[in-house]
Amino acid sequence: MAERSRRKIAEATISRLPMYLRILLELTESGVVGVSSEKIAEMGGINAAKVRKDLSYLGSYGTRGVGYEVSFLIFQIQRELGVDHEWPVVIVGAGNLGQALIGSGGFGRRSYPIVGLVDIDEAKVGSLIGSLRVGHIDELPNLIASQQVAIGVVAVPGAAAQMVADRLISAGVTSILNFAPIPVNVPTGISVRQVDLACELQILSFHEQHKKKVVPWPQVLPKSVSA
Amino acid sequence: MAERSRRKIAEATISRLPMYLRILLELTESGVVGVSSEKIAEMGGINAAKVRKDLSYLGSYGTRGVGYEVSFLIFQIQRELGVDHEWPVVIVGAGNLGQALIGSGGFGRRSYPIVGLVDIDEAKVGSLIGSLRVGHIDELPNLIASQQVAIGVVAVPGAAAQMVADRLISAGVTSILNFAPIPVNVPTGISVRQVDLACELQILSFHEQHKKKVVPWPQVLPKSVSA
DNA sequence: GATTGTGAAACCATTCACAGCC
DNA sequence: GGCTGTGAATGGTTTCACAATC
Repeated sequence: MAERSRRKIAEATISRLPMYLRILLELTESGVVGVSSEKIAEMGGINAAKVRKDLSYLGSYGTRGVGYEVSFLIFQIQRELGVDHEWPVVIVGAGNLGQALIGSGGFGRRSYPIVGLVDIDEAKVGSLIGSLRVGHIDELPNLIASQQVAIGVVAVPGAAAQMVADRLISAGVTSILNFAPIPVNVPTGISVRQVDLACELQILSFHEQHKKKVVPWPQVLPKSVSA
Repeated sequence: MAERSRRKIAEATISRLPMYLRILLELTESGVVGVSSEKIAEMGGINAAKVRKDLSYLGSYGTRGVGYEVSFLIFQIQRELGVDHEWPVVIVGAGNLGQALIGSGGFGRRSYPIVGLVDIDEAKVGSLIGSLRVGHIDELPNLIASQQVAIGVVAVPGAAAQMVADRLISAGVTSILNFAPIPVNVPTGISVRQVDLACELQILSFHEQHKKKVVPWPQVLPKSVSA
């Protein structure tokens, strides 16, 4: 039944949707058409009941006795995550990290086309990285307005992070993904996700030390706000 | 009192320890000596009661009416995370991502010295990245044995990830941090953390779409196992 | 007066177990 | 027979609220 499904998807479920999506995309690339909750659970390292509960929040899209249709699930999850249309992204910082993000190809392939790459270093401006021309940071307002960019990625050294975030916000982005090691402050209404690459290492060394099955999910600054 | 403290720290708490550590290190660099749970909560975007409960798991290290001593807390958290000694790390893949990880400086400064960087590409072997010489992937067994490396970082394209993980494991590492977009399979006893850089973007676009204060922590493959 | 530490209450997430359906 | 969907049971986490302490 589940009409216009109860807009009450558990937060924990939402945080797992990207994982399901990754798994399903992988399956589809291998030509798999149908899948059971058991299989998804195994690939994700979690338990099948959880998978079924999670997916049931999206609606009753499985077939009892059979399983789920991969492509349909992909569509539903993408819609829920807002990935049924593209979210153009601007990256600030054309150093190794910026280049790695572009080179990984993971963004564009997943509906996050990188429509701009800017740097403050005049020497880099104008050069090509992949098929992208490096722009100057002063071009941000134009870029963001003309391409309807909502999300900015900060890939600069810590010292410059706050300045870059400020410029992104005044140019109009409303979400920021920050790879710099220093968290940035933002006004109410803007959401930030702080990515801490070393944080994962800390959890791993905890695991090494205690030699226990203690591998919880990582924390992340939930510094965001309602409209 | 909390003698040899109850080894029963909640998993959710453990996952937040890296965040507290980052905040405290930042404070200490600004010359701050004492801090209240309120201040930490504000910097972390969470609530003060949670901070106090979390920190109380480590022992009663605060002073009522005053607050916490930053440096002492840092010491205790580092000990709990196993960061009171160094965890040498090997990075496989000298591409942009490998270089970005080295260049960020975040690893070494936080007790994760990068003691080796290897690649399969003969053309890269021998070149210098920062102060590190790129070695050949065949040197892994030596490197890992001689430097007591427990953690390996996979920073290669997806197609090579499984092969690299296998070689790391047979060379002796027991934890793997995987930046490749494809999850890797590992035998029982080895723990893996899958890092998905695009996952954060997905959560951000969810936020953009629903314009709600829904910013949960990200999921991560908890594919790990007891000894 | 300020702030911690912590039971108890409220809340949320996971797991169980089985009815319902193919 | 096999697998989903879900209410009910369980277990874990967050928040409240206040006594204890400086």
